[in-house]
Amino acid sequence: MDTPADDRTPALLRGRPSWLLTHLATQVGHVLGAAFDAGEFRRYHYALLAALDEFGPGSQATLGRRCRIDRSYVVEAVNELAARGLVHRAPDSADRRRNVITLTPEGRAQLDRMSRTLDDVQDTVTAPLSAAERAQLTGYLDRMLDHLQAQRRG
Amino acid sequence: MDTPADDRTPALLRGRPSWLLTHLATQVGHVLGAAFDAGEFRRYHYALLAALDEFGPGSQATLGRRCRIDRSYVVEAVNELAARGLVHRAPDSADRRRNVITLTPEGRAQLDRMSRTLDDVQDTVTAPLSAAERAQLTGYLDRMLDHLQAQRRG
DNA sequence: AATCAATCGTGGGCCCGGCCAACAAATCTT
DNA sequence: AAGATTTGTTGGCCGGGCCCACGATTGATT
Repeated sequence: MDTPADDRTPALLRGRPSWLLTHLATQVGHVLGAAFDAGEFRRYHYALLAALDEFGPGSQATLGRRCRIDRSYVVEAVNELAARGLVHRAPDSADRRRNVITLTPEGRAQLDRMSRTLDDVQDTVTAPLSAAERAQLTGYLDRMLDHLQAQRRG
Repeated sequence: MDTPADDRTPALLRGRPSWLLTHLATQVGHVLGAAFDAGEFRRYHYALLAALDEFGPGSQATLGRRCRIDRSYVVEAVNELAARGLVHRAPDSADRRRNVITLTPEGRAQLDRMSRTLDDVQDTVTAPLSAAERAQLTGYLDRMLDHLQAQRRG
């Protein structure tokens, strides 16, 4: 403690959304990681289960596009999910390049369980915000994400 | 295009701040990377220059704490900054464990240049938001970051 | 029908960023 | 004087995003 207030963040950083977003994301990553480590899961697993639950069975490529996960990692994640019986993998008879991934009842139950712990995470993360502010925040983030993704494609 | 709307993101993900934040952060990372790659810089370089500009010279450990960068990486980043003459590194005569890092005039000029490109990045990222909404957003993010950091320490 | 392009699953690798371990030198504590 | 703490530095680990290459299969072009 030589310099006064050793951990003050420069205003040039703290005032910029880009810096706030990236650093907040890593902090959120810690909370997420802690919540998931308990059940030996990663975010990918939840994302895949959620996609299967909402849109029904699909090929690995489709799943990856929906969850914005690289095909390579879908392979690995589906392996792990199938090994736990949360998901069923079968070759597609109509298009023999594809595997059809299906959510099993156990997977559905697991999804619900994870959703609950994820809700807790949201509460931890957005604790200092009122309900109205949280809604505003998610709206802003959603619009920004859409915009950036559209821009990257165009 | 077998399943309708192949790239629809599950609501269980898109509705959660944690998912929005992490994915938005990676998108922002791309924009940041593109903006910095042109000048052969990383975010760390900017952070360190900003801290030096706002709080004056300091030891590497202090700089790391301010910018929330690991000591290990401060070493590397200061090496690169010093090699370009943007920063001056000298042993501290008062405490011979430490190096005193000082911002050079060239470093100051570089900081200004980078600040301008960073402002452009902010505009790209927050494009779909009005000025009032941007202010709200940074406020929310700031509060959440403070809260999470305090919680992690406690 | 034959050929070329596109898609799928799979495996491999690269890079970035955050985190931690260790260690010698120096300083602070008692 | 002895032990704990800080600092700079090197090295490594892990998660996650991204890209490439390959064989197999399907779709489009002519």
